[in-house]
Amino acid sequence: MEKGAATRAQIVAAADRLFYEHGFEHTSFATIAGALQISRGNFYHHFKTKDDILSAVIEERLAATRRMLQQWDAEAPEPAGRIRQFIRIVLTNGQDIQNYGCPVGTLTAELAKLGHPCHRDATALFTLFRAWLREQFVELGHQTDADALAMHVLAFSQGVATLSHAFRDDEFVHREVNRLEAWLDACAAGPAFSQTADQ
Amino acid sequence: MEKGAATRAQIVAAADRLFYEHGFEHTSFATIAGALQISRGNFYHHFKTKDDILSAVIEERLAATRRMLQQWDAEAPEPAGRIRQFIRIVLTNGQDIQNYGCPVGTLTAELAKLGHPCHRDATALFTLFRAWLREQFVELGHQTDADALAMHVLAFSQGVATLSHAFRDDEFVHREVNRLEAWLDACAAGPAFSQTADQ
DNA sequence: AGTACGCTAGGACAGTTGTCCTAGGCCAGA
DNA sequence: TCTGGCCTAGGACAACTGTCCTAGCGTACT
Repeated sequence: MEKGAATRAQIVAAADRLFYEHGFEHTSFATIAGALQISRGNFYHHFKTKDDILSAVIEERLAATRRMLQQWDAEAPEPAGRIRQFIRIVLTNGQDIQNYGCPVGTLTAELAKLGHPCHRDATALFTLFRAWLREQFVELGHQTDADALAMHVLAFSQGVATLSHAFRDDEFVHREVNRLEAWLDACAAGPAFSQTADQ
Repeated sequence: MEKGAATRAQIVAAADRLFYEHGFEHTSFATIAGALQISRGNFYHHFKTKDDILSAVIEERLAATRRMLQQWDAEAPEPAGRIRQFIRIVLTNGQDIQNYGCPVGTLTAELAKLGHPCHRDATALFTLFRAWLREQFVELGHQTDADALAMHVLAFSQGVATLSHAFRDDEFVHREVNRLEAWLDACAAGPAFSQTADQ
């Protein structure tokens, strides 16, 4: 049982990475099996279908995201600092994003195109960030437009990730991060000012 | 020859749409053939490989994009008005973007994950918009930071498209369009002001 | 009227996919 | 030492993929 759970976790970890790097559909059982040097038929004991692996991967990503957000809550005492950590993800994970794009955005887009039932679960990853960002903006004093501001930050990260992936331009990413951090400073200065700060 | 060119164009048009709606890899010869009610073996006469179809689709998209940009040049006399038309794409093609995302962004991302040789050609679609936007900003008087501003507008469109696709939120799209149009107005007011306008 | 050729339909082909079965290896408990 | 059950390897299976071949249709030109 101990060993079984370990290989199961290995399968999920390998699938997670391969789905990210090469896409869900393009990643076959054979690819995962080859990466782990495990028999192809062995999968059936741990996962009945490929979709089951995808579900497990998404669940793991949800859990990992929750852990990360909790850590941010613990590390940064103020909401502005927390939002800043999110903004800087495109720098922190810069290499991966340049090579493979945003793991959330690309997976959601792919599953939507496939008409895959797990699409909803993948969108929940977005919702996790959205709700967390909204909370931070509420704490910042933006009760009324907290969700709109959260969506704006989310859109920033998606836009930057997509173009960073397409053009592999480090300077661009830094420029946009600086821009949004300045915008965030204006936001933090007060709700009244923020209405015009971003225009 | 006349008829041959017509069916060839039909194949490209159907493939273009299907690649957009369901992705390149997920779209098979059988799918395209079924959509056109054409024999599967018939493809070989027009395209040697599936990649050839993809190349033709990208070429067609490049040509269509060039036509659209030329039309914008003709329609709007001032650069600010032209940039505005680009910004409003996310409204003009709002329904498609909500359902399938940005045709450029999603194709580029997919081909990158597949390690497909046509990835460079797909990126050229981005470059087309980038260069055109840059020209407009130069005409607006932003010689030094024209490319940075072009990339900013491009990032906006990708971010909005991705989230519009994920959440299907019309209000969000309108909000972000208004926000960037206000930013554009500040940009058009003069290069000196634009440095702080977006902060 | 005859012929050459662009165009099409249908199917063959090998390779790969996800799914599933079965036989055997391993290790804990009796 | 024997036994039961978790775990694994290897392969079978039908369905599907992209690729390719061949026979026949239709239509323009001689």
